[in-house]
This record gives sequence, C-alpha cells and structure tokens, in this order.
Amino acid sequence: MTGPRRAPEIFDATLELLAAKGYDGLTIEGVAERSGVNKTTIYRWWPSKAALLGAALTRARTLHFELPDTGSLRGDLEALTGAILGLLTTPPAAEIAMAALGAAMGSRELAAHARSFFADRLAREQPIFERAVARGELSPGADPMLMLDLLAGAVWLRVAFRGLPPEEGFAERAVATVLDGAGSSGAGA
Amino acid sequence: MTGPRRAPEIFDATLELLAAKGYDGLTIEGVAERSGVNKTTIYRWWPSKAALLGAALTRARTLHFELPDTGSLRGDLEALTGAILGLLTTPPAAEIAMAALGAAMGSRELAAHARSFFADRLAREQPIFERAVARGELSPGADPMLMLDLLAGAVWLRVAFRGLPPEEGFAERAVATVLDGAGSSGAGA
Amino acid sequence: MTGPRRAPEIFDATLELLAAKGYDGLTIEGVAERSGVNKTTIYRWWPSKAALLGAALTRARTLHFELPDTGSLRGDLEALTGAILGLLTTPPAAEIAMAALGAAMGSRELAAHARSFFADRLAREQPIFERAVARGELSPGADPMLMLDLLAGAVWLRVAFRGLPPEEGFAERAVATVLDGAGSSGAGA
Amino acid sequence: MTGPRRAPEIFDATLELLAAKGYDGLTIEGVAERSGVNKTTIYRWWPSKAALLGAALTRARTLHFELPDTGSLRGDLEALTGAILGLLTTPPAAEIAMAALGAAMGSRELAAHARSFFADRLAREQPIFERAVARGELSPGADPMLMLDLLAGAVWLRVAFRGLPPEEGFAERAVATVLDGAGSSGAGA
DNA sequence: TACTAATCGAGACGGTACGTCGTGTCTTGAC
DNA sequence: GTCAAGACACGACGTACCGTCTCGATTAGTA
Repeated sequence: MTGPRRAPEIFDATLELLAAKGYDGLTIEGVAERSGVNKTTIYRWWPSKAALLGAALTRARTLHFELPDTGSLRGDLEALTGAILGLLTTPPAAEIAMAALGAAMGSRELAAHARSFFADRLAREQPIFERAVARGELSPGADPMLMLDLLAGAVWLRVAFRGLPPEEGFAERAVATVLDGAGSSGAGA
Repeated sequence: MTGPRRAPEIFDATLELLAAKGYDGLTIEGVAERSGVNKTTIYRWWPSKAALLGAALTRARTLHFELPDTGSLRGDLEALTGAILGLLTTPPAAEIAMAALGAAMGSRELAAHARSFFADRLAREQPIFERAVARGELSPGADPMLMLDLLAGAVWLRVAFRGLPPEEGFAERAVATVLDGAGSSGAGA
Repeated sequence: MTGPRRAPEIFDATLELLAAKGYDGLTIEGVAERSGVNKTTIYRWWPSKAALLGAALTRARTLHFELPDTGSLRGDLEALTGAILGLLTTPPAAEIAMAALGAAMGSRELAAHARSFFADRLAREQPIFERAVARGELSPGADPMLMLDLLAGAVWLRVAFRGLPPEEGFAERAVATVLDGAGSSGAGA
Repeated sequence: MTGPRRAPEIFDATLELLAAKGYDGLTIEGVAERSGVNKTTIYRWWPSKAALLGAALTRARTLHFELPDTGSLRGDLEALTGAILGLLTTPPAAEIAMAALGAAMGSRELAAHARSFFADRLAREQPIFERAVARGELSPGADPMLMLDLLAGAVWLRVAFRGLPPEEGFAERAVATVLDGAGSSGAGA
C-alpha cells in the first residue's frame, strides 16, 4: 500500500537521475540500478515513469518553502519572489524543478501533479494576502492568484525560457510593478 | 546546405506529430514514415530530434503574430496578452507551443531556440513601448521586458501549470495590475 | 509427506494445462491459479515443474491399460499395438502422453519417470510372452523387449515424428512383420 | 533474404547451446551473446526460438548420413540401424537430435520440421529397397516405411525413453526380427 | 547530351530501454 | 504444522527507436 521497502532509496535515485540527466535521461532501469532494487519492483508500485516521478516529488521536501512574514505585503511578496527565483536557480532543486515542470507539458499525469502543487501553494499563501488586507495594504477585492501568477510567471519565464541568470533587485522591481504599477502617472492614468 | 528536397513535408510531419503525440511521441522514424522520406535522410541533415524540431519551428510561421497598435499602451498590452493567451490555448498552435516550450527544459538546443525566440519577440515589441513613452503613458525609465515577462509569464503559468481555461477579462485585469498596481494606495485611491 | 491437502486439484490442473498448452505452457503459477492453491504451496512439495508433472503422471491412471489376453500371441500383440496407437492419438490422453514424453528429453527427472514407466510396462507385459512360449508360438530364446520396442517405437515415430494419423490395419501389418518377417524368404515362401 | 551476415555463427551457437543446455536452456539472448550478434538481429530474421532452431538444423550437416550399400538388404538395414543408433548416442549430434526431437512435441513449427526431415529420409532410403526388390530379397509389395519405422522407432524408444546404452549386436537382432520374424516356426504359424 | 557529384532510398546492424511473465525464495500472519 | 498472501531479485521475453553504416539508384547541375 505504501510502496516497496526501499521506497526512500528509489525516490532519491529518481530525483538524482532527474537532476543529472533530465526527464528523458530518467529511466526506470537506471532508477532500479542506482537504488539497488529490481526493475519489476518499481513496476509493481508505479505504472509509469511519470507516476514514479510524481510520487518522488510528492514525498520530496525539496520544493517546499517557508511562508514569509515580514510585516508588509511588499516585503512578503519580495521574499516569495526571491524564494521562487532561488528555487529555480539553486542546485539541486533547480534541475529537479525545471525538469519536472518541463516534463509536465508532456504527461497528463505530471500535469495533474503540477496543478495540485500550484493549487496547494496558492492555498498556503493566502495568509499573506489576508494579513495585507487586514493591514489596509490591499483592497479586499484584490486577486491574490493574479498577483502570484504575474510574479512567479515572470520568474519562470526569465529563468526557463530566457535563460537569464538571477538578477540583483529583480524581485523588488517586479513586486513594485505589481503593487504600484508601471504607468507613468501611476493611478492618474 | 538548405536541407533535403522534401524539407517542407518533413517539417510538417514534425509539427503534426509533435502536436498529436507530444515531444516524447515525436520520433525520427515516425517523421520519416509520415513524410515519405528515409530515416537516413533526416539524420543527414539534423543531428538530433531537438535540432529537427528547432528547424521546423524556425520555419513555421505558426508562432508569429501581428504587432498590435491600438493607440494606447493599455490597449496594446491587452491585445498582446490576449494574443499570447490565444496562442497557448487555440489548436493546433497550442499543442505545438506547449510541447516545444516544455521540451526546451530538457534540451540545450531547444532552450537556445526558446531564448532567441523570446529575444526576437522582445525586439519586435519595442515599438509598443517607444510609442507609449512618446505619448507620455510610460516613463522613459520603465522596463519593457519586465512588463512583458509579468504578463506572458502569468499566462504561461495559468495555462501550462495551473491548467486553467482562458478566462474572460483576464488580459484586462492582468494589464491593469501591471500598469496601475494592485496595492491599496494605487488601486484604492 | 503425502502432499498438500488439495493435491488432487493440483494434479488435475497440471495435466489439464499440459494437455492444453504443452510442456512449455505449463507453469507453476498457472497450476496454482487454476487449482486455487498458492504458488508457495506447490514449491513446498515439489522442487520443480518436472517433479510436479512426474507426480501428477504417477498418480494419473490415464496412461494405464488392460493387459490383453486373446488366446494368441498375434492377437495379444495386435491388441497391445492398437492400444498404444489409441493412447497416442485419442484425446485427452494423447496430448498428455506426447507432451510428457517429449519433455522427458529435456529433464533428467522426467526421463527417469519414463524409464521406470517403460520398465514397469515391460514387466506387466511379460505374461503375454510366457503364455506364447507355453503355447509354442514363440521360442524360449525370443526377446520380448525387442519385439515391444519395435512395435511401440514404430507407433511413436509415426504419430509423433511423422505426424501420421492412425491408419487402418497398421497394428496387424506391424505385428505380422515382427512375427513373420518382411524378407522374401520369410513372407514370400 | 538469406539471413544475417553472421548466420553461420548464429547457427553454431544455437546448436551448441541446444546440446549443452537442452531446448529449455536455449535462449535467444544466449545465442545472441555467444554468436556476437545483437538480439534484435536474430528477431529480425526468425520470429521464434523454434524457427531459429529449425533453420539451424536445416543448415546443419550434423544429422545427415551416407546411404549404405553393402550388397544385401540385411547389411543395408543393419548399417542404417547402426547409424541411427550412433547418431542418437554419439556426442555432439546425440544431444542435438534428442533435444530437437523432444522439443518437436511442444512446437508446431519444429514438428513440421521433423515431418519433413523424416519424409526426406524416407525418400533418400528408397534405393535400398528398390535394390532389394531387384535382387529378389524383398517382395515388391513390402512396405519400406513400416520396416524403417520399426527399426528407427525401436532405437529411439530404447535410447530416449528406456535410457539404454548402445548394445552390442542390437542392430543385427532387430533387423533379423524385422526380416525373418520372431515367431517360433517362422512362416508356419 | 552526356557526365559527375550530390543526394537519396533501402535496409541491416549494434545498442538501450521498454513493459511483461515466470521463476524460485522469503516473511508474515491466519487457521 | 500447514497454508494464503504477497513482496522480492532475477532472467528472459519480444518490441520500439536510436544512431550508424553500406550499397545502389536518382537526380540535378555542368561541361
């Protein structure tokens, strides 16, 4: 029910191989060999490479993070954006996250994992916005998901698609744009 | 130098198979069979699946777009955001774009293609911001790439990772946040 | 010591599977499933597929036969030859006998079973020849085993190797040759 | 059309493995490894283990023999019976022949090979009987196949099923029985 | 018009990994 | 003491593509 006896070794081997060789280079046989388990044992518990990776990611604490609480919405969002940027650029989590999210485009199963991962994150990050509303920093009608998607999406796009290295002050500038706007006269337009 | 005689058929087959079966299901043998060309011919011209796909995408006009010019920065950005959203959700371009960008995480070669694609887009979209600065809608010190990354990143994150369907009014709300800000001192005043 | 509680079901399943799928298709797992017994139970009592089949054949009365006593050696041998022919061509015993004897070439264990089976048959058939000697039909120096091997061997070779269907009058002609000879000085005189 | 380039090595490896480990121990992977050929190459040319073995046996000269011509039917049949006995008891042909004929019971394909092998032998051995008829040693109505089946069948049964070692004078006694009969008064009964 | 390269089709080949089946061993807990 | 249940390492199965290779057969351009 809970997986094979050496599940931890299998998960470790899965993530190590993913980080080292990417999703294409991640093979069941490779995981079996590295984890000292027989191939059939893996197939007994997970029907596919995607299912195995999904289980490994679920168990992994690699992609988890602490909720910031800096006392201001701006500080919280800057910390969050910086954390995402760090996650996507600091080994070994970066390779894992990039490969896994990239692979989610090619697998219904991993896509579902991605959806639930992002839904879970959104739920966990709600307190940031509730506190901001309580402080009067944010109107009650604001859309937290939109703000998070703008910030996290920009980080992803830069790191994954533009291949840009982490840039000093990026989090601050991105949060400033989302909070204050980029229009020349601000609220006056 | 310019590719095999039946290059168009090969590119078509490549993109069709990519759209139909994803990057994993895209095989050189499949492309050869569908395009009526021998496998060796493909290997003679492109050293890898990624190289072939890169060439096919470069030649394809599928991912190109018209530059909007609505008379206001807000209108231009809304049109642009809507166009990206349409590209990522309307078949058959959606499958191709999603699979190709997903695969770019697993291939140096495709990643380079993605980088040049986004750099090219950024260059083409410069006039939007130049016009906005000329109109006084935007301060000269504004960062166009940041604004575009926020908008395009949010679209990508929602469509690809959250699996959300295109939402009515999303482009407007996203552009409003980027231009006007979401903070209470901005939107609330 | 005497086998598992459901030994009869196991033996039945063994012979049914042997008849249905041949020795190659006879698997311990298949026998376990069909007999409603766990695989480990079978391994506890028989160390190999050959041992299991040997036990099943020993217990089975399928391959046994009545000793003929027609009053003449010729009649007895014709009856015996006909019985062997019937055994090797009449379902379901035919499939079992053919598969088991074929498998005996590939298993020391089954070969030993075959040896003891044929030795046992020879011993049981001795009375035929003793009666014939007493009647004066056969000289005391005759070799019963040779005669039986000629007759049974010819039947086996035709059915198993030549794939010939049972032929009307074959037993009579074979026995005539063995008793009277085929040489012109014998049959022709 | 005529098989892979290293077909001879493959056939050799096939027969060596068959002789060494029996039909069960004969595996495609084993043949591939021993012959220095890739597994897929074997599957490209022969769809099954039986087909491969059939091809190897067809090409092998191991099971072929010279037609005896001693000047008398008795001498010819004794030589033939002795040759069969030698074939079934002298390594390495013995292991090959025993295993292959045993396996023919479990494979439609090998059974067909056995049939054509025996039909071919019968055709080749016809001259023996034609010469005997011409010499007046055999009546024209005699049945050569029956005589051959009695002799060859007895040899097979003794070697394969009874496990008897080759016995001095067996060929002579068997041929004598087939030519002269075993009945005490010969033709008088 | 013929020659001469470049290009291509055909397909065998060694190789990696796939996902499956059966083997024989082992442990645990129920009867 | 026997058995069911089932996890496990292992070997082999037969298949799909990979990327490489050699060999003629086509094609174009060029002479």
